[in-house]
Amino acid sequence: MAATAPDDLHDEITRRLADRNLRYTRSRRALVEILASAGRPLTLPQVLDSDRTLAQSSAYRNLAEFTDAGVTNRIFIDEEHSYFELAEDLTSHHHHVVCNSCGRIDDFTASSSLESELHRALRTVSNSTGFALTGHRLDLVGRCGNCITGIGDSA
Amino acid sequence: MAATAPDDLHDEITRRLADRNLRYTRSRRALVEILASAGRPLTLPQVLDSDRTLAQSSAYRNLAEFTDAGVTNRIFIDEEHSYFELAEDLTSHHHHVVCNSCGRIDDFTASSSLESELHRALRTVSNSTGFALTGHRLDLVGRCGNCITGIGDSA
DNA sequence: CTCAGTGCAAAGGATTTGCATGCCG
DNA sequence: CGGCATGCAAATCCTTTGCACTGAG
Repeated sequence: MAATAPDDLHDEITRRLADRNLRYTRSRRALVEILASAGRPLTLPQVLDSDRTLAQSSAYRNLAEFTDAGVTNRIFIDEEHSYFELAEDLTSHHHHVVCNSCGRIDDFTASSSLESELHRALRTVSNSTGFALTGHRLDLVGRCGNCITGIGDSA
Repeated sequence: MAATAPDDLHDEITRRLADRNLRYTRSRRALVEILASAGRPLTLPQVLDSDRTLAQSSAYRNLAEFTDAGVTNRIFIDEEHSYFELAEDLTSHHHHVVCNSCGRIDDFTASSSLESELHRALRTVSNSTGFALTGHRLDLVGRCGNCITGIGDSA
């Protein structure tokens, strides 16, 4: 699911951080490992739960630096938390499936026909409004299997 | 741009509020008028700027009640604020154009071919994951005409 | 040594809530 | 009168920031 092989991933991140005089330290690498192995966007609490040695403020600070350096994206879906994921050019272009009930977000990849139709349509809107398009976001919203069968909600 | 005629709009809202023992008061009507005439999602400060007689806490409270009653939607796009708009079934299905520079959000309607392709693709994802789809969200992200020509940012 | 990184505690800021008062039916 | 609505002020909660300390080169 990654466009970048594991080793290249760390090399590339090292490079992007170095460009900004940032070091790829143990805790920063831990953040990357957590996000990479999750394969879906995580909230800060979820990140911290994955590695109890991480300090909250440093995690927030590092994720902010990552986002500036193009290593991660920050996503706003609900009021509770923001979500963090590896930057798309380190993984691959994808969209999100959002469960309204438990808040879980998963990745999904759209068919290439949908993507090309999307691009075509978006370019049209862009042209007619003088808008310089840099990207798009597509979310599927509903209720996940767990929440349906559980007749309730749980993470 | 509205699927509901102005008068019907207020009637329908009155009904939805009445179902929850809520009154359609002057300030609530003012909120609706502001959102309806904006034709795009607004932040709370933008709403308050449109009518200085509105109290912040009441506006937040009423928009929360509106959202529960299916009269408005609340949208999360950036860290600064949430955005509010009339519920889609009171206007019409649409998507958003988001300017990264000034934060402005505008509505746009996708072509019916794109929408049907979207639906088809989303249904496929839904089927393969046991996810009960209730809606989708599509945002165009970039830089708006104003911010481009202004070589800077402004609201 | 120098400068970036870390973590604790405090601050910040959008949003929510408590509470006393106002108003409609 | 009874119950919803309102607005001020205080409280919340996620996130950011200040600061002193640690660590890598």
